[in-house]
Amino acid sequence: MRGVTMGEVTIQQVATAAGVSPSTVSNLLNGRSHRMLPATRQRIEAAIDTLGYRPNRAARQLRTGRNQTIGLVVPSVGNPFWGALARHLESAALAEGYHVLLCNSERDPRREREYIEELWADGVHGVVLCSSLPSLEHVMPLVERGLQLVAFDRTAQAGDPTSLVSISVDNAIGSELATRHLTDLGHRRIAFVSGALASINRKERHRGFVAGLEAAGLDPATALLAPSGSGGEAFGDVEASELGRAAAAELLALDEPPTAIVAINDMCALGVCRGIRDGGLEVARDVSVVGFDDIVLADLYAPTLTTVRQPMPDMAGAAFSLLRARLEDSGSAPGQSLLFRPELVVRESTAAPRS
Amino acid sequence: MRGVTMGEVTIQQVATAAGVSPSTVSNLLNGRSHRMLPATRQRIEAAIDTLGYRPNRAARQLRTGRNQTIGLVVPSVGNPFWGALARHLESAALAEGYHVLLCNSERDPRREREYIEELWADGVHGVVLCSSLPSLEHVMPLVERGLQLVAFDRTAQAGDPTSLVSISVDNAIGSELATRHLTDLGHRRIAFVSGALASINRKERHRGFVAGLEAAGLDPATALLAPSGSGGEAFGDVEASELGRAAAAELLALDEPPTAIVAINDMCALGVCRGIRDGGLEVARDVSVVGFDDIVLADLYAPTLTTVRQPMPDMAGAAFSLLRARLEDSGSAPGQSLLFRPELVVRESTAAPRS
DNA sequence: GGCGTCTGGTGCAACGATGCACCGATGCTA
DNA sequence: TAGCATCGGTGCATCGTTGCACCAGACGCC
Repeated sequence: MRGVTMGEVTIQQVATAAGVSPSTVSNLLNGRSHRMLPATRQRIEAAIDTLGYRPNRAARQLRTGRNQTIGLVVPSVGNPFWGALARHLESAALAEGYHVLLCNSERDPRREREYIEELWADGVHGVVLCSSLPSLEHVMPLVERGLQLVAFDRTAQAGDPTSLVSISVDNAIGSELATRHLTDLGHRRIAFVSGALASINRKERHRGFVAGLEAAGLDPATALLAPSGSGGEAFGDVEASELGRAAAAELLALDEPPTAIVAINDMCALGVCRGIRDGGLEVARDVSVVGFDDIVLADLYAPTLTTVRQPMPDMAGAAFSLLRARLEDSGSAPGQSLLFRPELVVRESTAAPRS
Repeated sequence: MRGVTMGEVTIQQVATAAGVSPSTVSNLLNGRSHRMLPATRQRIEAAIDTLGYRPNRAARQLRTGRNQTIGLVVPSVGNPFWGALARHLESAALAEGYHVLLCNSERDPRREREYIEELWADGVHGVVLCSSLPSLEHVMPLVERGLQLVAFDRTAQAGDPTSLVSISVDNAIGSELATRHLTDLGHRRIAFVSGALASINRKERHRGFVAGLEAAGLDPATALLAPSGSGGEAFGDVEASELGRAAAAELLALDEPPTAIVAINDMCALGVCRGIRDGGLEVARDVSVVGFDDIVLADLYAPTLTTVRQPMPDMAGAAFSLLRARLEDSGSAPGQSLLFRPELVVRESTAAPRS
């Protein structure tokens, strides 16, 4: 059992207690236990146990240059989607004795870059990066120095570093599933609500939307995009719902408003729903809405939200284990991308258009 | 400007470049710059800048035993309320050069304890703890060794360590505000929906509920409590909504169902709303619902949720700065508690009862 | 001119863990 | 019995930073 006192026992004390040298304890601690008699090994283990010894991570890191911490850079954990990622990633990390340093970029590229430099300077060699930027150029110098990067929610791009691991749901397929669901219900005027199509996954989702329309014989050129200024600036996550709300208002004011809306994500979809209600209409009955992500709240909302689910626990688990693998057997593994299959979850926010 | 290479420049190299000894650089770095000529100081600063020097945190921590990292232990960042705390706390920390290690206890006391021990062993001396446990006994040994603890969302208790800082909204007042709002609207049969009243803040909120009833001349003894098994087990955060949903079903099946419901928090309230709709009724028109927390979604929901707001940015900022103060001027400051004033936010989910 | 006092700066021994290079004893082979 | 592995284990320099103890030189004072 662990002793009452703990926290400042050193390897030297353990060595003394077990009647060996610190080197031998270190050997045991670092998987070289075959270099000693079983009896010695047991004595050391007993000493570790009774003293409640825990290796000092700072000392270990100073010596080896490695540590058991990974960085997580997300736009904002205030957003339930990223909150869910943080939760599952941290769980996976904990199971292997790793810790997670949390960084909220607030979608600021400068801040994102500074975070990563800071993490590197802190000795963090592995980072799960949820970047909204299409290019990873700004972190290339660190990658070249050995930083292991897993890009999450972002499909691989031509210019990416070769060692990069990308993890994402197949956004195009997801969006197409959502769109086809609407066309199957009989919708013909369908709008796509998004902020600027600046990030990879927004572009992909838009591509799936277009594909879905085409599959139903609709002309994508006539499809609606909102908000109208969306060629322009990006938007933060917290404001996604605001954006959806405004976009809905804009769309409903049209002469021929859409009968269905595909939103870039669930937060945005919730905003759209709110906007529809603002306009005195009812979701599903008057306008169908599909989201993307399947955050917890999708199933709580009124009406419950039809959406495209990302298998978050699996994705987070994969992110961690791929990162860890690269961290531990240093470097050799090549880059790869993992595209998870999205799943359409049909709930109450979609229905056939009113005749 | 910072050099292209960075990450492995040492204090020794800076010293050489500036023509001084490492000690002098260290003196500058640690606020002893008055012990040198202004000219020397400038030479060192220039060297730091051109070399892109960053102190090695591991070495620094090994030497001083301190570091610039705080721990955040929350039930689950998957819950938007904790997500918001994590976000704001991390922001405040970043501004002062601190990092945040994220820990999800999943409301498991064992895990909570292990996390804190782990953090301590890692050299983390300050932790913001969001514990659901009424007693902090399990972390007392570490506190005695110097761990600085800020309890968040938990009011101070008699048995708490004297050095403890507690930060919370005034739960009793908040709940009373919510309840009085309902009685002011004319409600007489009001239910309280919560999991087991195991944690401090649940008890407090219940107390406020009772006080609100009494203020309106109602007999608290006749008030409804749901779910009926709520003397029993605790519940996780993710399941709060499930609990609300089930509780609503149970309440509506009564011979004389309540006309209004006070939920223990927003997630639970959303579940209650869902349960009301399950039963074919309409929130506000048939049953009023008040939540607690004012998470982002409260204002997006349909109907928008009347709730009690916790001033999260202020609370998170206070949590960080109190923790930091204690971390930096070691130990002398006594414990204190900070009770933030909650604010009732009236939205659509509450209305006068139907005659 | 001897003594004390600043000023501006340096020397050095830690902090705790690591792992390479080494070592004495024993066993095996020729 | 010389020659050489193998086994079980140890010595020691090292990682980068810190801050106490110290020091040489300039200055002031009686």
